[in-house]
Amino acid sequence: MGPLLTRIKDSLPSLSEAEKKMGLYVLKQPELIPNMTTKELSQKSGTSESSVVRFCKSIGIGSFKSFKLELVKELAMNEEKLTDFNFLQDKSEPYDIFQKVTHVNTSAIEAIPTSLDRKEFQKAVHTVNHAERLIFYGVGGSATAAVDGYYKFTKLGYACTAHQDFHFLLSSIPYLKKNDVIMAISMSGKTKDVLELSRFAQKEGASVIAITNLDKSPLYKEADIRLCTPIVEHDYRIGSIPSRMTQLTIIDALYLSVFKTKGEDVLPQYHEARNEVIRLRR
Amino acid sequence: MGPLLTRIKDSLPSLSEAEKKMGLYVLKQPELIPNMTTKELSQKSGTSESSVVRFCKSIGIGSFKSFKLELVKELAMNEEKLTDFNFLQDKSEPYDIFQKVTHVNTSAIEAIPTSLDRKEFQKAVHTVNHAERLIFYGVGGSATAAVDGYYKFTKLGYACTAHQDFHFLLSSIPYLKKNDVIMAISMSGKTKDVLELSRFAQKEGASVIAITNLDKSPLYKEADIRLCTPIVEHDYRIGSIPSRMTQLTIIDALYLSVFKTKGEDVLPQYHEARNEVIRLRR
DNA sequence: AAATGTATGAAACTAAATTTCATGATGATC
DNA sequence: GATCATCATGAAATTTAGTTTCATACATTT
Repeated sequence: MGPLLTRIKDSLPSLSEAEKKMGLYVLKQPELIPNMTTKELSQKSGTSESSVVRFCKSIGIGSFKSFKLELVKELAMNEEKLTDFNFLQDKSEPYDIFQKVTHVNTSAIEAIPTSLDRKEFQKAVHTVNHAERLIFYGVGGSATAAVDGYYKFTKLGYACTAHQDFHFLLSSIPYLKKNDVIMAISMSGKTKDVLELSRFAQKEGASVIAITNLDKSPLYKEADIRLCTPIVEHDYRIGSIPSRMTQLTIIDALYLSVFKTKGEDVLPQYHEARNEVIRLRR
Repeated sequence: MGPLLTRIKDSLPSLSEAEKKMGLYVLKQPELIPNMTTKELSQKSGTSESSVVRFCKSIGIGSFKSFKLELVKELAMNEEKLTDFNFLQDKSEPYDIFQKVTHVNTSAIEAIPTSLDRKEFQKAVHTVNHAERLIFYGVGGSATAAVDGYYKFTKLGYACTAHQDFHFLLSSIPYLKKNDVIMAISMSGKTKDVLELSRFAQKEGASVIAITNLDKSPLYKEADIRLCTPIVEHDYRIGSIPSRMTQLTIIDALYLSVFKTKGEDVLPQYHEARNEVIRLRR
């Protein structure tokens, strides 16, 4: 905790009731303050606008604006983030919700290192590097990640598929070679279609890379390589939002790593496609 | 020099006279800015208040207030070079790359408040709330966001479409009603198909909500409602990765806000579908 | 030379921060 | 136990700051 927040904490006992409420609120969610107005803040902390201004003066800062600036400065230095997903219960305005989503998403991404195993990730890069075909399969909320991977790896020259239709995919499995890969994406690791497809593919000799939550699900147990997303606190309102961010980030990292190793080989084609995109804009 | 100041320096040539004066002044004395008002700054830099605000928008930040906050943040941590995309040149291990991606993605999400306008966001929530049909359209890297929105808003009971096929979509446009919405997703705001579809839809009376980078692109100018993503430093290797995260986060926030306002109405259907998903897992 | 477009600052407008002020609570003094 | 002083507090008024609009000027094109 930086000097400003520490100062707030230390001065809590000497503050008046309303100011104490303010102080506690600030300490709880300091990163939300800079984008708030006195009115919002007073409502959130259960005080009045005047008390907000008075609070700033009490902790030795002349105005609310300066307080915000100081806070940003402080928060910029210590990059600590909170991880509390409980806040959607209150009656929030659209912009509050937006701020919370921002927060939930960044927290989730930052939590990935706690679940993603380094060696598994390296194995995944290596395997994809030597693959020819990639099949991305995810249903429901995980379809987004599948589409994204499909797009990215196509850009790198892979023969990719990402299709919603289970039977369609099934019929392509027997043609997979030893080096080919199924990217099985499922948060729960229990989705039946994803499991069936993976098993079938393994029987035919392909590798299954799973992007799934870190727990002992069937997909987790059966996959050849496990890229685990952190289990984030769950609330039906938030649903799969943060999970999907973590799936995507893992795919991003995989993509860049493969890009890097393929490196010079794909650059000409990559730029060619890119220039064509720009040309077609006009 | 941090990413923000670098960005200002780099964009100097493309700025107008008044804006250039502003930029030079800011570069000369960046640490003075946060405690200045638009009026002071306009006098010091020999321009007008309006030009100050315009300058902020031109460098991709939605308001003068946000600009100040960003500047403070940057000045506070000029030691760390966080948005440095050159890492892909050195010999990074896969896991390093993963860590950088994590960082790039979280930074991008955290930058959204600098570009997303509060009021526009509220307008978007309101408009979607009163819509019946939603068409999500994005090509290339923006297709991911379109798919994601498609999935999310379908869960809320909207008649949604998200399709890659331009002609297919075209044929559905004439059936749009006054309250219907096109969500036009394009980072550059110049994608031809997206523009054409939006124009056609507007002619037919539907509203266009654009999710696009904050700059003076055609889509930005023509959209009815603009949800702007921040301009993040660009490197062809990273490509659209962080932009797509910001698009998705904006859609997440929109979804949750609409969910919240629809609230109780959709809960039964929502849970019904959800339980069925769980049942089908076994 | 007319027409179109772009840039600009003055002024109107809107939003946010700050101050003032009335009220009610607490506690000290007679 | 009544009276007065003090303090904390939030509602409302005021002031200040930020943003948008609009008319004008200037440049560019046809």
